[in-house]
Amino acid sequence: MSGKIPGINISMLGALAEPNRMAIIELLRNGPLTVGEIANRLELSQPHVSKHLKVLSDNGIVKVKPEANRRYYKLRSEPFRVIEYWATSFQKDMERKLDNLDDYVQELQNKQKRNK
Amino acid sequence: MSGKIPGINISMLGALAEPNRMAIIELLRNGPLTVGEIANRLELSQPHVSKHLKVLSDNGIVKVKPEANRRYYKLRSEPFRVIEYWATSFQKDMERKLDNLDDYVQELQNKQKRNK
DNA sequence: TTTAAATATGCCTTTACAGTTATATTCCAT
DNA sequence: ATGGAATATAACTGTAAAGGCATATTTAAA
Repeated sequence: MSGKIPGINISMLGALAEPNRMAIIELLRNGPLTVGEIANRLELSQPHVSKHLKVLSDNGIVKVKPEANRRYYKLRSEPFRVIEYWATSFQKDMERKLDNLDDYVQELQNKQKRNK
Repeated sequence: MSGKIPGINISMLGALAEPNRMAIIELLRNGPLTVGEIANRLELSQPHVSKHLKVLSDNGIVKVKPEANRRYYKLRSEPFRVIEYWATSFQKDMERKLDNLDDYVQELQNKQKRNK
């Protein structure tokens, strides 16, 4: 129960695949930060940062903790677990293929024969 | 020696963050395929597939094996190792933070005091 | 109860990229 | 040599998303 590992999500990957958002994530690695602090450190405009944070939030990469006037943004761990699992399973599949064949060239040769 | 693990590459993530390209990658999980085979199975036009393969190739996600007329595309394993390492290191950092603090709320309170 | 700070959001412009069509290139078979 | 299959690529179009600017909203402080 609860062992559900959701497949990797394309829009989540897209959320990570943007330089400023990646910079935000790297910043948040050291702990939660407010919008203003992020904007200062990355020298981005406040609305700009807010928008990127919205994308990250919509994709479950960060969560918000309102504290009076400010809003602390913090990384969620689940997306990273999902990504790790995904990448690992790929490598497993690729290793398995290597075990099953002497060489992938051999498979190519088989295909070639079949199509003669 | 040789233990160099290159940092994660944003444009590589971008290459993965597109539905058709992800579909191509999932196809290639079962072994190398030609452009035409990919186009058939995914019901995409040939130029369309060629372009996506170029993006994947430029980002080191696939490699090509010319075989006469055809070109077999195959997954490379390195990108997946890099991604896994990246995701793992993130989780380690996040766990470490949890160890260092009773709760991240406490940290917020500290910050609040500092700014009084 | 004003004032100022922190943040979110809407509108706008520009750029990047997915997807289509047409064509060039390469290789095999006849 | 010629024709056809497989692939790459160039030119083009449409759309989505980044980034900037102005403004609305919320909350603390004076």
